[in-house]
This record gives sequence, C-alpha cells and structure tokens, in this order.
Amino acid sequence: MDEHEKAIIESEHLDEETLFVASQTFKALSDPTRIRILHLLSHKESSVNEIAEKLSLLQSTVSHQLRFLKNLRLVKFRRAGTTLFYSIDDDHVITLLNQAIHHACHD
Amino acid sequence: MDEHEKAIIESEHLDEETLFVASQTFKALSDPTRIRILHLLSHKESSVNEIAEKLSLLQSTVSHQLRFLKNLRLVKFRRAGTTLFYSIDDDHVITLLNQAIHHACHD
DNA sequence: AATATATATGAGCATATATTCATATATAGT
DNA sequence: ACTATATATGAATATATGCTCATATATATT
Repeated sequence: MDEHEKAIIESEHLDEETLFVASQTFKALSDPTRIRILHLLSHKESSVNEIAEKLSLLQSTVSHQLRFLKNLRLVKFRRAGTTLFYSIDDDHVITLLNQAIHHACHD
Repeated sequence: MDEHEKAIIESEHLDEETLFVASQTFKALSDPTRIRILHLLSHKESSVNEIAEKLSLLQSTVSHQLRFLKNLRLVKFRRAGTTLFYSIDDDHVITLLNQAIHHACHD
C-alpha cells in the first residue's frame, strides 16, 4: 500500500469515485445468487448452462447475473463453439468473499 | 482457519446460513451512506448529530442507518446524557471495507 | 439454407431499499 | 411539571433490484 492509498483510507473524507467503486464491489457480493455463482467459478470455470444446472437456476437468471458481474469486470469468458466458459477475473473479490464466509462461520 | 471452515470455503456447496450471513454483511457495505458512516466511525466514535453534520445527512437518515448497522452488530453505542456515541463493534467488517477502498484506488 | 444448441436481451412484475417528513420518546436542567 | 436537546420511529414515496417469460442472436452442423 503506497502513501496515497494510506492517505485515502486514513483521511476522514472518501471521494465520490472511491465511494462508488467500493459500494459497487460490495453490491456485487450482496446477493446470494451472485455469491453462489462466484463461489462456483472460484473452483472451476463453467458454462452458463453448467452454472444454471448446478445451482438450480434459470438460464436467463444466470445470464443476467453474469452480465452484471462482467460489467464490473469480476468475471470473464472464453468461447468454445456456442458455449461460453466463464471464470473469475478479479481474485481480490474472491478474497473478500472467502473472508466473509470465514467470518460467517464464526457466528 | 480450522478444517471445518476450510471445508466450507473449498466445498462447492454453500449452506443457506453461511450464504445469508455473508450476503447480509456485504449488503451493509453496499450503500455509500453506510460506507461513509462506518468509515467515519472507524476513525472516532461519534454522536448521531456529529455524523449527520460531518456527512451532511439528515438526523433521521443517520438514525435509520445506525439501526440497520446495529441490528447486524457492526456498531455499538454508549450513552452520555441524551447523547449516544456510536462506534465500531466489528473490526472484521472495517478490514473488508479498507481492503475494498484499497482495491478501488487501483482502478 | 434450414435446424439445433447455447447464450443474451428486453419487458413486466413483485419486492426491497433509501430517504424524507412528521412525530414520538428519552434524558437533563430549571 | 415544563422546556430543551438528542435520538428513534412510522408512514409515505421514489427508486432499485432480482426473477421470469418470451424472444432474439450467435455459432455449428447437416
């Protein structure tokens, strides 16, 4: 962490941009469906249909949530024919998720 | 981290309870107003009115959000006459917040 | 080109959320 | 008891969110 970051965290003022990005990150993790998708992808890349089947969700639901996660650059995909394999694109967010899961286990 | 926690994080299945607690934690951090309040309290305990003034929020808004945070046991308060001084009651959540702020600085 | 499969998208709906206003409650001082 | 100050609360409203359905798009196969 450099001096600039320390300054932001330690100063009492959070600028709009930082506030927005941070809240968006947490918003991505605030929905049980998205947590399940991210948790699954943290184990292995999966196609949209695989995710839908494993988590008992509609294909449309999964696709909508993946779009949400992709807009935030939390996931990425590679194409193989007509199939899209999604995977994690932001390990930091998985770290946050695992910490929260860890914390949740202690309640 | 004990074997049980590892098992939960590493297994592909997240139980309902863990899922709910984790998503609630992130929901608390998903709103810019609550982030500002928690960030302020991470520096020093403050009364409801102090928070409202420093963050340019209505007293009612602050009180509602503090109730939300208190229900999740993220903040606590001590009374001094008619004034209630709120402070952080869950350092782990502040850690998550600071990590996200740190991360946000790099985008 | 026609068909099949995988995924994406838009509209509609029900629910959740954040804020505001008005008012209630609680404590302290006179 | 009355007043002032600090905080909490409930109702109302506007907006955001997540899911579902129907349908569109994209790629591959024949």
